Amino acid sequence: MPVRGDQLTATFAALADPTRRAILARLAHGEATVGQLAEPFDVTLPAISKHVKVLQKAGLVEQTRQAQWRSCRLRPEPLRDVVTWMTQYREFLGESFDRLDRYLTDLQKGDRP
Amino acid sequence: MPVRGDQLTATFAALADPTRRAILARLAHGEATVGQLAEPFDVTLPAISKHVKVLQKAGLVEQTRQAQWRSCRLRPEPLRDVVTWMTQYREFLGESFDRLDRYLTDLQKGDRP
DNA sequence: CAGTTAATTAACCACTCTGGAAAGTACGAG
DNA sequence: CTCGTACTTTCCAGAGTGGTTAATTAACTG
Repeated sequence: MPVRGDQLTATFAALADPTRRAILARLAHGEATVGQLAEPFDVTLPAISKHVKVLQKAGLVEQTRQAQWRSCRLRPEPLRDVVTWMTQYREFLGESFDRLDRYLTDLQKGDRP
Repeated sequence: MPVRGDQLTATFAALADPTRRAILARLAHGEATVGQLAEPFDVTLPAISKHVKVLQKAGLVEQTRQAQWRSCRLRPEPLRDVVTWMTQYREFLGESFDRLDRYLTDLQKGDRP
């Protein structure tokens, strides 16, 4: 019954690729066409197209069509599912801070990464 | 800037498997041998052994040897790296991320050793 | 010593994933 | 309708994954 579990698997699998994470980072700054997403990378357009498809199936990216361009936009839900999944390790993560606590504290003071 | 790009890839790849996530959930409750980890699953011991090896390479699990038993323990660092990586999507995630963020920050303020 | 237990390694099989090249699709312009 | 643009899909090779069984290593036990 947990279709949600499969969703998590698809999300983690999608994130387990540096090119796809870079695509997501690019989309965090705004929408982009597949061609624009491909520019920074040293791979062919079909390869990027396939990466986008993987991200789409994981629900991380939404594609809207206008003329012959496909505009890609980041969807937050799967990342929220990851956060939800991680909450079961909250206490464990809290046991021994060294880096994250400082990072998050700096974030609260107003610094941006 | 990524903490350890390859490390993050290995972590996400390790998490992209339901059996391995179940092993982690089991280890969140305490140490266990490979045999104990294998019990709930309908797969052979070698299969679990390989899963543990993947988790080890991702730094999520530490194995200590005592006699003929290998005791497995959860390591928090890679999960913290995931949280750190996710902070770049803070604005997309909104409340759900802020809740985890706040929890970790509050924990730091309250748990002064 | 041989035997048992715990776990890994080896060998193998069936997929799946990622890449490139090439062909196909869809739309707008002329 | 034809051409160019912007992808997507198909096909293929090579690498990797997840599972099996069988063999191997390692440590304790009688």
